Amino acid sequence: MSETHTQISEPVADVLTDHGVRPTSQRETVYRSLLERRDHPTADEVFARVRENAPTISLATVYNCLDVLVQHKLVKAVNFERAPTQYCANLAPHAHFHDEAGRTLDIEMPSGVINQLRDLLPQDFDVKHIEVNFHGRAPDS
Amino acid sequence: MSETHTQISEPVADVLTDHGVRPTSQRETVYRSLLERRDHPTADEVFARVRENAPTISLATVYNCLDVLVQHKLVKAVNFERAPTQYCANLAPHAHFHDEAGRTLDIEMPSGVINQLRDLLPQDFDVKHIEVNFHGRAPDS
DNA sequence: TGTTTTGTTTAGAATAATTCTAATTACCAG
DNA sequence: CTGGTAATTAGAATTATTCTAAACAAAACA
Repeated sequence: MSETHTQISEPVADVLTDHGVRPTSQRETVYRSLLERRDHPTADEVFARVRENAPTISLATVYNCLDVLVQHKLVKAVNFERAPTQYCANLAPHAHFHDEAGRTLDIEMPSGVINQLRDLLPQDFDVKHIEVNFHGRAPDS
Repeated sequence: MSETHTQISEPVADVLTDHGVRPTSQRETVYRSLLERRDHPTADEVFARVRENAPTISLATVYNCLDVLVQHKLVKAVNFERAPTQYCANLAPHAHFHDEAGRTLDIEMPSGVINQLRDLLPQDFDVKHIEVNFHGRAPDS
């Protein structure tokens, strides 16, 4: 039993439990890594980061954990063009701006705009999810 | 020289030329297939359709042609989740609704809504492209 | 407390979409 | 015609992701 996987910090574990996710050390580590750095890492990048704390974790587990977190709405999956899926722990409704340099930025989206988008559809459409992606060139950060 | 590739119909060829695309028979065949059936086929589906008229065309060429058409703005590429890229010849600004059954529908998007989205970004952002995807359940077609 | 069942993790193989490579073919310019 | 550039081709390679089967851990039950 490796020490890196056994230590469970209460708050994050509780968040997982509250969302119906069994708080394994791997899920915690993955979730924590997304909370710590609010960029938009790919599964591979999460894998690399998480390995520092949990050197025995596997890539498949990172994918599993990310999937579970997304399914339970603790994390958002961001897809853009043919790029690998990126993950983000920002739960507020927001759009994404994808820089030509590869950066991904969160763009706040007020509920008024979201409602307007929803209103483009007939009433009898059941909308589960709205995704807004901008693509272009952002000024230097 | 195969007969299926040599016959060039004027109108479509002219459209290609006007957009700066050298009108090869393969490009024409691919473009024509998208104009004929206004659904949202994947590259593989285009390949299957196009093979009926042009049995010697290769999948790589279909990808090449689609890329060229997208680059020259004759065709839109639609990406959703981890699904294969879909292509559509509808050039009017529109969003896409992705049914849970796998259907993809065009949703008209008035310029007012597009401008509102654009206004979510600071002025100094140079927006090349805005993508809006809905996901959910549509009533039976 | 042991045992069984269920859920999770793991490593590696498999898959699927796409891109790359190198060779051939088509087209245009001189 | 001839040479050069662009396009096409078949197949190999790549990449992200999913699958598989075995090992493990944790909860439920006897």
